Amino acid sequence: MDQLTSLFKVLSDGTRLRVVTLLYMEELCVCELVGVLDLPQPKISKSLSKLRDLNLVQDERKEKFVFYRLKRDNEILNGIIEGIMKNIHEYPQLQQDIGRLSEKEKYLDQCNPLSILE
Amino acid sequence: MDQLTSLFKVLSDGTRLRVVTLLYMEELCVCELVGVLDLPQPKISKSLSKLRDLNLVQDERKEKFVFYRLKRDNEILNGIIEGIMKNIHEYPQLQQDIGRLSEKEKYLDQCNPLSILE
DNA sequence: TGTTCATATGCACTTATGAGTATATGTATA
DNA sequence: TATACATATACTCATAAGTGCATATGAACA
Repeated sequence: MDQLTSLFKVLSDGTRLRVVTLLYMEELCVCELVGVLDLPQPKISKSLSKLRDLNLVQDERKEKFVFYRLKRDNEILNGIIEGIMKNIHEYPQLQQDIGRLSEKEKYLDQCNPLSILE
Repeated sequence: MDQLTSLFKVLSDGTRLRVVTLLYMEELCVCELVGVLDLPQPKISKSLSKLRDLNLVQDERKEKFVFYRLKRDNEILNGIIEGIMKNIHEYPQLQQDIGRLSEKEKYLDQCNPLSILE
């Protein structure tokens, strides 16, 4: 039962739920998530860390970036996300996040926002 | 999205998850839940209160007792519980709770444990 | 090998949450 | 209408969890 309550606890945070939703769509690196969600990098990293603790995501380094993808072996989680997707229009924030996925290339190149200032 | 995170938060507590699981099986009054789950009455009442806040349960007084039943209009919650039930053997605590439902009559009559001492 | 940069972690602070106990509420019944 | 009893709420305490910021880590590359 602890597996269940831990799963629900990790999903009970808005940021983590947004991250999970995006990773359900496609594999993404940290800076893409930071860009798409427009949130501080440590916040994203901590969210990913908790998801990793529960073995819900898998990370893989590719050159400079660490990519995360959602593991698909948790039936309960799969069901939940499918339920969300089926009625995604009820969750404008999540829907908008998914929409912004199309701009993700924008963030891979300009991962460090300071580089824009130079 | 807050509706989702609130739902997950309320399910992230073991007691509340046990209560929800039992109410999914059948309508129950507070003292039956106390008896079957063998937990302090205020703890059960508080769990029910949070579930009521989210409109997940409905209460109805019948004579001396207040009965709670699970509302079935939350698709996400329905999906979650069905997912749990499908693999109930993975959650021995919940399975055992359901098993103890057959003894629930024992608790309706002896709702107040002090009466046993007299 | 030193520097850059993407990512992770640590820390201080504030707020949220659960546990346990005591007590309040309110209905039913004597 | 007074009492009993089922249920709800209040209060205190300890702990957990999220936030923001600073800094550490560690791989890539010059």
